[in-house]
Amino acid sequence: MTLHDEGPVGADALDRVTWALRRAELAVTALKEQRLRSLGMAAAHYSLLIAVHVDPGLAGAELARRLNVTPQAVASLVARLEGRGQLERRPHPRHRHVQELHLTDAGRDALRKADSVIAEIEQQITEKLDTKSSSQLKALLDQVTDAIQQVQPADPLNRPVTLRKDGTPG
Amino acid sequence: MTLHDEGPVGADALDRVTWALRRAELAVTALKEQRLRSLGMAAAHYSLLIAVHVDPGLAGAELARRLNVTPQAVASLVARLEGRGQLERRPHPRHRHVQELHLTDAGRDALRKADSVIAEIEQQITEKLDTKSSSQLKALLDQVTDAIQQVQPADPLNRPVTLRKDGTPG
DNA sequence: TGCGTCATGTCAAACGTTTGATGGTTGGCC
DNA sequence: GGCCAACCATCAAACGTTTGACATGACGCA
Repeated sequence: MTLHDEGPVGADALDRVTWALRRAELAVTALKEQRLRSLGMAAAHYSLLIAVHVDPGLAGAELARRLNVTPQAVASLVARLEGRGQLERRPHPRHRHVQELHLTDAGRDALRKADSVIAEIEQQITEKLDTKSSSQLKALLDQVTDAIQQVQPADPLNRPVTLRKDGTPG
Repeated sequence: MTLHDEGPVGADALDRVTWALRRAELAVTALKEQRLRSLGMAAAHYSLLIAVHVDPGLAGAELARRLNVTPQAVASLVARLEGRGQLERRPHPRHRHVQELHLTDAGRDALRKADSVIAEIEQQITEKLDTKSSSQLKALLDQVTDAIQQVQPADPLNRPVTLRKDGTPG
């Protein structure tokens, strides 16, 4: 027990590593979103485009797993990106009603611009920390991720955990 | 320029620190949510309760700033927690239509239980990394947060950045 | 060949959040 | 005292996401 009998909860609760992690991620995400905004792209769009770029021909369901969202959310994003002409859905050669996702030229162009913005942010961060600390940070973060995955393997159905109004597990 | 002229985007994009950060935070959050679920509490509820516990008498708007959400979102959460009898709204002594937020005994109890779950997760992580690496990770994360805040001070109105359908900045 | 299972994609509905706008209150300043 | 800006809280509406359910197609096995 690292806990306390006096107060209900130690005041050190906001000094935890997981809080520092959350704060940092929140700050980074906010900055990305802001910078990406001038390009007319949301962070979610960028994530999707780059995932498709790295693995062309990806299916929507697989994409959903990688982005940690539901297939419907992916469908929604895909529809929008397709409407903008940045993404393309092709029939899968083998499985008939599976749809392959591919970037269009416009999509590649938008991705390139967006990525340069993201890369700039990355660089600004690795600049503040020196290169050594930066790679060390990444190594530690990966360790955390691995530790979590080890304790709790990722849900293959990728079902986000929610709750009912009354607080009983849904 | 750290970039490449060949491919639209380097394949090293998923090796960035900010991606490692995101993955780690996602994993931690998912685990928290899952563990908290058996207690009938969502992570957002826990965050709100602990914030009110640390600073009793907090106003909704201030709380919204700290949690990085809109006042309406806070109001929604507060209404639910108040409905469960874990949170209490009192009139502000000075400002009339400002509402002070306070924990009830039931709220303190729920918070205590929830925090032990969170503390356990924290401990599992700091166990995998040794204590030294753990405090080092926290220090690096704080550095990242500071670096971001330095580049882009937090929006005092705390307005999340969004986008219109057509991609033009909203 | 026929059956059962699994995975993908899509639809309708509910939920939570953000957005935009409004009314009410406080405090500073002329 | 009176005016104006800033802040808090709240309402209605729009948006995005999750949930639950369903139909379709592919594969393994008897």
